[in-house]
Amino acid sequence: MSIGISQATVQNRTMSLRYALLALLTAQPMTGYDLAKAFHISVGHVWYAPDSQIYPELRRMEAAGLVDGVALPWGDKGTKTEYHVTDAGISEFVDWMNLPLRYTRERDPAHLKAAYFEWADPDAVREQLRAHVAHYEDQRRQWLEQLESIRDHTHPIFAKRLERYPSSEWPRITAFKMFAYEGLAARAEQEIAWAQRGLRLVDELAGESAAD
Amino acid sequence: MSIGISQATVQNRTMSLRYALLALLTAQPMTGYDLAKAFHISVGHVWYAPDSQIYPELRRMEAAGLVDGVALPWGDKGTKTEYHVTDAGISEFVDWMNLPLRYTRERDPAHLKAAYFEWADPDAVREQLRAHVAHYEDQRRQWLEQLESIRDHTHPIFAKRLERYPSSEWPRITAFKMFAYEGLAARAEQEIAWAQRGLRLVDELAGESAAD
DNA sequence: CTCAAATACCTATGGCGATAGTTATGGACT
DNA sequence: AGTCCATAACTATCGCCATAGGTATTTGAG
Repeated sequence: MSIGISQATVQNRTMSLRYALLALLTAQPMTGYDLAKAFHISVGHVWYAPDSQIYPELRRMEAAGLVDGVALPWGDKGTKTEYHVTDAGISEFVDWMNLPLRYTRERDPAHLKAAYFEWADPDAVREQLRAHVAHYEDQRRQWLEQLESIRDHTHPIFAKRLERYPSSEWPRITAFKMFAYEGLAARAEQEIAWAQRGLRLVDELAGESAAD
Repeated sequence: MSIGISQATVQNRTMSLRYALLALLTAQPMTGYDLAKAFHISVGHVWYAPDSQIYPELRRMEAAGLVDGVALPWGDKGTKTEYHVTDAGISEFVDWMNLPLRYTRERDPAHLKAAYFEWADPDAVREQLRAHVAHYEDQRRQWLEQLESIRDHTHPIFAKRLERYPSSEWPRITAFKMFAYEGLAARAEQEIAWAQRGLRLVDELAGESAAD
C-alpha cells in the first residue's frame, strides 16, 4: 500500500474535464463563467470544453464533494455560484495525477482521409493538405505564444498560480508547463512537415501521370 | 458550380465512421461482422470503432441509401446482412473526400497531465512518461508493420482493393496509403522523443532539488 | 455424438460532447 | 427614460462512442 487510492476509482473514461477543472480551481475559486473563460486562455489549449459541459460537470463534482458551491448575489435577485476546491477535490486530483493514463485508440480523420486520397481530385488533395498546414501553423503559433507568456510569467492565470508557491518552486512548475507546450508545438511542426511532404507527393504523382 | 455537392451536406460532426465504412465497402461487399474484423486489421489503425457502433451505423447508412443490405441465410433459420455500396454511397464518399475537413479542438489527456506534473510524485511522473514511450513504441511498430505489408502488397484487404484497379494505378494508391502511415509513424516518434525529453527533465529537476 | 469453446451476429444503456439556444444584468448612447 | 448591446450565467437536445451484454452457429475434442 504505497499510494493512497480513493474509493472512487471507477473512472469510466478519461474524465479529463473534471481534472482540468480541478486544476484550474487549485489556483483560485471561480464561477462557472470564470472557469469557461479561464479554460479558453489556459487549459483550453490542451483540453477544450464548451460552457455547456462545464456547468453540469461542476454540479456533478459538487455532488461528489470535490468542490463547494457558494451562492453569491448577482444583481438584485439573481445568484451565481462560485466554486471552491475541497480537500477531497485536491486529493482526487493528486490521485489522478499519480495514476497512469489509459490511452485511447487512434482516431484521426486527417490521416483516415489521406489513406484514401486516390479518391479525391489532386486539387482537392492539395487544398486539404494546405489547410492542414494552415491549421497546425495556427496551433503552433498559439502554443508558442503560451510558451512565451509562461516563460516570462506574464500568463495571467499561471502567474496567479505561482503566487501560491514559494519562488524556489517556480522553476520546477514552469519547466513542466513549458515541457507540455513544447511537446504540442513539436507535434504541430511534425504535422506541418507531413502535409508538406504530401504536397510534394501530389506534385510528383501529377508529373508522372502527365508524362504517361 | 465546379463540383457536384450532394444535398445531404449537413454533416454535423466528422462522421468519419460512416466514411471509413464506405471506404472499406468500396473494396468488397461485407457483413457487419466482416467489417468489424476488416476494421481492426486495416482502417482500425487510423480510426477505431467497436462492433456496437458499426451495426447501427450500417442501418442508418442503408436508410440513407448509401448501402444496400442483402439478407443471406446463416445457419438453418438465421440470416445475416451483407452490405453493398450503392452509387449514391460512392458519390457521397467521393464528395467527402473532396471536401475539406473540419478540425476539432485539441483534447489531449497526456499533455494536460504533463502541464500539471508538479502535483505528482517524480516516480509517478517517470512511470507515466515511460508508459507514454511504451505506448507510442507499440503504435510505431504496428504502423511500420502496416507500412511494410502495404509496400509489398501482402496486406489482405489492401491487396483486394488493388485488384479492382489497373496496375498502372497501383503506385499512386500505394503511395497515398504509405504517406498516411508514415505520418502516423513520424508522430509516434515525436511522442517518444517528447516523453524521453520529459524523463531527462525529471532527472534534472531531481538533481537540483537534491543539491539544495 | 454430445458438449464446450470459439466464432459470428447483433442490441441496450448511459455518459460525454457539440450546437444552439435562453434568461438576466450593467452600461452606453440618445 | 428607453432601447441597444455586451457580458454573465445557465439549459436543452441530439448524436457519437464505449462498456457490456445477448443469442445463434460452427468446430473439434473426447
